Amino acid sequence: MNANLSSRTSSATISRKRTGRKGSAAPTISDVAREARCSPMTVSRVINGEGNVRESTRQTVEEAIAKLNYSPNRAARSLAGGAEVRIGMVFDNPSSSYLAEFLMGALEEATKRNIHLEVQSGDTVPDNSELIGRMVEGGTTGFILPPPLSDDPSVLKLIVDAGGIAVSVGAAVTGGGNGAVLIDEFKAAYDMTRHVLSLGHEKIGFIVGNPEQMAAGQRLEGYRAAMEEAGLAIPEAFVAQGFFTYRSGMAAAERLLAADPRPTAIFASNDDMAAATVAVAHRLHLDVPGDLTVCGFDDTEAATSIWPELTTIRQPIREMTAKAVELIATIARSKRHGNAGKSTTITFPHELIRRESDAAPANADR
Amino acid sequence: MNANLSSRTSSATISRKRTGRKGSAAPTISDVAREARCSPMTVSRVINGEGNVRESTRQTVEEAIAKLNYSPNRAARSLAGGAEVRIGMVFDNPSSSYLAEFLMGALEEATKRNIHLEVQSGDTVPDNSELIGRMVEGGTTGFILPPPLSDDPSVLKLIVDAGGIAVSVGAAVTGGGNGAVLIDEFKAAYDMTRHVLSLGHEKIGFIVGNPEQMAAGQRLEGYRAAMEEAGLAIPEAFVAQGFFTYRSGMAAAERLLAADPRPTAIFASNDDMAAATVAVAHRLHLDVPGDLTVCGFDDTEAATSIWPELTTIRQPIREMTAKAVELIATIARSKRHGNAGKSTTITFPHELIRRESDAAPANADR
DNA sequence: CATCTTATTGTTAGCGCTACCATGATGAGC
DNA sequence: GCTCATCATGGTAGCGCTAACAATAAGATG
Repeated sequence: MNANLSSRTSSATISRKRTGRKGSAAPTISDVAREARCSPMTVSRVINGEGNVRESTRQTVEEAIAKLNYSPNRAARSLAGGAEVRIGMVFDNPSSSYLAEFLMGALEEATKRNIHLEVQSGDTVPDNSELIGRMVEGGTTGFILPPPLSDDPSVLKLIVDAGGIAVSVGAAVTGGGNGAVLIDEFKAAYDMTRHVLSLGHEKIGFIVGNPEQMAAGQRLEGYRAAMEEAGLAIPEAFVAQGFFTYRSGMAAAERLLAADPRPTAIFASNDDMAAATVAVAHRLHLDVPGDLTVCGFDDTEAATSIWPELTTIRQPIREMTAKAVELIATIARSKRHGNAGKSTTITFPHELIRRESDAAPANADR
Repeated sequence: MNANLSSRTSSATISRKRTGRKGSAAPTISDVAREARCSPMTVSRVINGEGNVRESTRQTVEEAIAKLNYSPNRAARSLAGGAEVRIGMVFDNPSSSYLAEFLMGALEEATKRNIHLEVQSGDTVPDNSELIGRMVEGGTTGFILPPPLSDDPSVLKLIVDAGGIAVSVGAAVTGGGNGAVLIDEFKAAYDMTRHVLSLGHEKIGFIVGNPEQMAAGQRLEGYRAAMEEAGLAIPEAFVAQGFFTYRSGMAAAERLLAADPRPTAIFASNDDMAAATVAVAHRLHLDVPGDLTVCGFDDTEAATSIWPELTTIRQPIREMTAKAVELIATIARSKRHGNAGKSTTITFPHELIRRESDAAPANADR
């Protein structure tokens, strides 16, 4: 085998790190400066995209950077600059699958930018407002807020008033937040409804999410719009209120499936409620998707850990969170330079993931 | 030259307040040194737990640190030391709930210690070995491996051979890994079985996990031991093979519930399979826990997102992962000082979480 | 053409910490 | 007593970068 090879490589790795003093270590800003025949300061300016640098100089420096494959040392940077950026993340309902994606996205971007992440799960502390207040006080630069916190104008206001930066994920900017990263909830729900319609369903039930969250309303509207566009009236019994929890989904599904005529498809506002719907259907000995099509929303783990796996809408949460981190970094920077930033909203594309929980209605009696 | 009096003299004082918006300047190592009447160097030694420091001195310094509430500046530390620690995390089955906890733990500890976290989900790359190899090559200090990767001796060996540090979470050290952080799986399963026995059950079925994972076997043994201790024979039909997935849990539960006599309780090796068991039971119109007690293992999100919520075993994953990060940092340090470390195993306590899926058997005909 | 601006670049001095030596104590051994 | 190890501690010199100011080049003005 490659015993030779591996031992060699290992020693090479070690020696490289141990060399320490000089030599094969990563190039420094001075190396670049030498290469570009200018001072380190000028290089620094180029790196940080500051104004007063002649175009030709900038180019030379950039070439040097590329040639040496230079990347600034984070530790040195924050030591010298004191420009410490700390981003807080406060969770209120740590839905794990969401959280995991959320964290991964933030983590990746944050390490890349030398940003310190401060994680706080809301469970720990009774009052989020108080927690956040204390954090801003303590110097946290900004916050990334996942729903449902991102939906709460008072939280955003609190942060902004205290001098922090607030970026919402999954909800539009409200209360003067500095930015938002989201998907088009309306369009996503509309698309899903269209999909179910295209399978031949007409009796499509809908489980609404927690009315306190903006997304819930938008998803409902998307469903409504698609139904209306298809020329289908929605019986009152086809819309049931839920709260994004499994349990509320069970209750809603029971109500929906007791309707007469019974829906041939149920579109739940999130995966947990869709999973609950599947469970209820099974208890009633209804086959999914044979007798009932069930669709979810969010593509959380629940969607793939049950059987049949759910057709659902996927949000690129990871990318969204990464973007949110970037956004805060950018805002913090321009803030430091005195530029008052205006609020930025970035909309990401969603994706309809088709799995095994949907099918054409059994007796397409029309 | 500083012919100009005003700027130079004040600069020392100014630097102090420059630190932050409102943040009182954090104390530096010199502040501590002054307080403890010694040199910064000595303080540094104390902080890093180095040898040659007289006990009395150490105490004085520690008091000073406590008094000033000092905590070392990470940036400065890594700048000066060059002792960059990067920890890789490779996932193979990103079970979200596990992942989320895992990340939180690692994140907290890593930021505290200025450790760069490199996250890689195994899905992205077909061959984990290759991925890991490349990372070690690239200078990753060590790896934290969650199951099932932590179970794979070849992966651990790969890392160690390449000169990296390997710490397993949730599995014992194998293949020369440098350390492990785990719970006593055997004892946990034993405890759970005892709990079910204490409720009055005797016909207790068990769903085994993926036999490739060490934990699966240990959990089975724990169940066996408790049953044997209670003087109960285990009919062959009471043990069904699963693979830790929802679907495999369904199949296993169906087999178990078809047994005659039927078990009055089923203990599944993880929550997903327990959730599947509940679903199957419901489909058979068995009430949980009225007709059937169901218990899980891991306390993942699945445990609380279904109804009834599962009685299960909780592992302190967050703390465990944090410990794993610490472990790698420690090992890396002693490695740098030339000390060959021996493998360390840390066992964390588990916890039996009682929820709503267990009860005394319906007809305690005994 | 001298003087004042303004754009561009360079210089200096650390940020807070640790590696690396130098120094002082302390005690052992001749 | 004196040399030689062996601690325990201090001093110095950066790590790579950027803030603040200084200096120079390039235009603009009268």
